[in-house]
Amino acid sequence: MCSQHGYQYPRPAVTTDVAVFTIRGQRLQLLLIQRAGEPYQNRWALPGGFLDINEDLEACAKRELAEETGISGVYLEQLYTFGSLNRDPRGRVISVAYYALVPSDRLQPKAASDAADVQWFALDQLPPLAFDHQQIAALAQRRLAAKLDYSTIAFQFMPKTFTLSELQAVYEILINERLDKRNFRKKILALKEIEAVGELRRTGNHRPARVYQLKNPERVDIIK
Amino acid sequence: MCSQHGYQYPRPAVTTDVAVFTIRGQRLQLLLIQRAGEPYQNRWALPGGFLDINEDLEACAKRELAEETGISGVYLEQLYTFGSLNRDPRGRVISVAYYALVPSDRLQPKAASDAADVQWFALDQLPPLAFDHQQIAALAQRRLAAKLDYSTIAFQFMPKTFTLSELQAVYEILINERLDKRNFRKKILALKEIEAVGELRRTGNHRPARVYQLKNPERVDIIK
DNA sequence: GCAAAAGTGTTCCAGATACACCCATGT
DNA sequence: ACATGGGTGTATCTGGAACACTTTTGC
Repeated sequence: MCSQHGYQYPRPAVTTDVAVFTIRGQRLQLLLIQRAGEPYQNRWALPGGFLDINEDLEACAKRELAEETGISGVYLEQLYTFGSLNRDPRGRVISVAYYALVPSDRLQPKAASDAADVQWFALDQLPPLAFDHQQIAALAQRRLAAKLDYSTIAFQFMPKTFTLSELQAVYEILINERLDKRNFRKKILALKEIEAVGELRRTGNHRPARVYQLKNPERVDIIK
Repeated sequence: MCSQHGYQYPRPAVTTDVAVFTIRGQRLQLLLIQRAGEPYQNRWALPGGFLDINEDLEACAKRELAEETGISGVYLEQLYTFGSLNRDPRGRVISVAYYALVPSDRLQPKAASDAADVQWFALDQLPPLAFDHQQIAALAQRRLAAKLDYSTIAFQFMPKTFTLSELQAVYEILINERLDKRNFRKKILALKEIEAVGELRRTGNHRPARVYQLKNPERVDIIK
C-alpha cells in the first residue's frame, strides 16, 4: 500500500484535532473528550483523529467532531499544523489543528464512538491534556483573541437571534473587561453586519430588548 | 513499513512547500524552481519536497529550500496546510506551506539537486505553476500584505544595515503607494525597533544618510 | 412606585495625516 | 553653483474613549 503512489519512503500519519470553544456560564470554555483507548487512556484531549486517505482535511475535522461530540455545522477554521517528532508515542504523527466556535445555545455535546466522555472546561481550569494538545489549545486561544478585534468572529458565538446586550456580554467575556454600552452599540451597528429582526425579547421586569440577527450568518469579515 | 507504528491504514504523503519573497528591481518577487522530473516536468513550482520521517516540518522546509535554491538563514513562517484530494497526480499528498522573506542583498539563488533552474519572478508576471502552487503563492501574498500593518515583518526584507529611505522604498513597493517621508520616519522610529549604527552612507552627489540596524534582527513583533 | 435592564448624543483626546524648507554632498 | 536625495516640526483632522439620563417593563 505504501508504494501505491510511486513514493515509497515511510510516511507519517496525519490527524486533525479541533479546539472547540463556546461561551458558557460567563466563561470561555473548551470542549474536551476523555480518551477511551491508548495512548493516554482516560486523559482529556481535543476531539480529532486520523485522516482517511480519500478525505479532505476540513472534512476530517468535521467528521471527527461529529463522531466524537455530536457537534456539526459550526464555524471551523484551520489553525496550525503540528509535527514535532515526538508529539505522539505511536510514532510520527502530523496533526493539522483547527478551531471551532459553537453558539451558546447549541452546546449539548454527547459522547460517542471512541470517546469515553465529553465535557466543557473553563480555559483557566483545564485538566492535563494528551499529546501536545495543551499547546494547540493555547495557540487557538491566542488566535481567537487576535481575531476578535479585526474580524467579526465573535458573532459566531451567537445564536440565530440575539440582543445587543447579549452580544456585549460575549465580547466582555472574551476580552475580559467591561465595555461602555453606548460606544459598543455604535461600533457594532456601524459594522452593518447585523439587522433588527423586528421583534422584542422580554426577559424579566424591565424594558424588552430589540432582537437582531446576522445578515450573513456563515461569514466572518475582516474589519479595520 | 506502513504498519510500523500500529496504525495500518494507508497514509498520505507529506510535503512542505515554501513561497520565498524578496524585493528586487522595485518589485516584490517570488522565487520559483523549474521542475527537473515528473510530474509537471519543466513547469515552475515553489521549492519544496517530501518530509523525511525523522524530520521536523520546519526543518524540512529549510532543507528543501537550501537544497533547491541555496538559500538559508531567512525568516520563515508556516502559512497553511493544503490537502485537497487531487492536488498532486502522484496520489494523496498533504503540503504544509511556508513563506519566507529574503533580504534584498542575499538573493543569488543557485539551482541545485532536483531543480533544473531557479529564478525570481515579479508577482504580476508569474508563469503557470505546478500543482496548486498558484493558490499557495496567492495566499502567501495576502498573508504578507496583512502582516505589514500590524507587525514588523517588512524589516525582514532589509539587509543588516540600511537607511530610512531604503526602508521607506521597501514599504512603498509592498503597499504600492507613496508615503510621506516625515510621517514615515516618525512612525518607524516610534517603534523603537531600529537604532542608528553611527555611520553614514554616501551614495551619490547628495547628503549622506544615517545607517540603521534592527535591534532584534531575528524577531518580528506585533505592533498595534 | 420601584427595581432592573434597554436605549440614546455629545465632548474630549490622542494618534494619524497633510504639508515645505534647509542640509550635506559630488560634479 | 547647482542638482540630488537626506533630514526635520507644526497644524489639522478623525476615530476612539469617556460620560448620564430617560424609557419600558414586571412585580
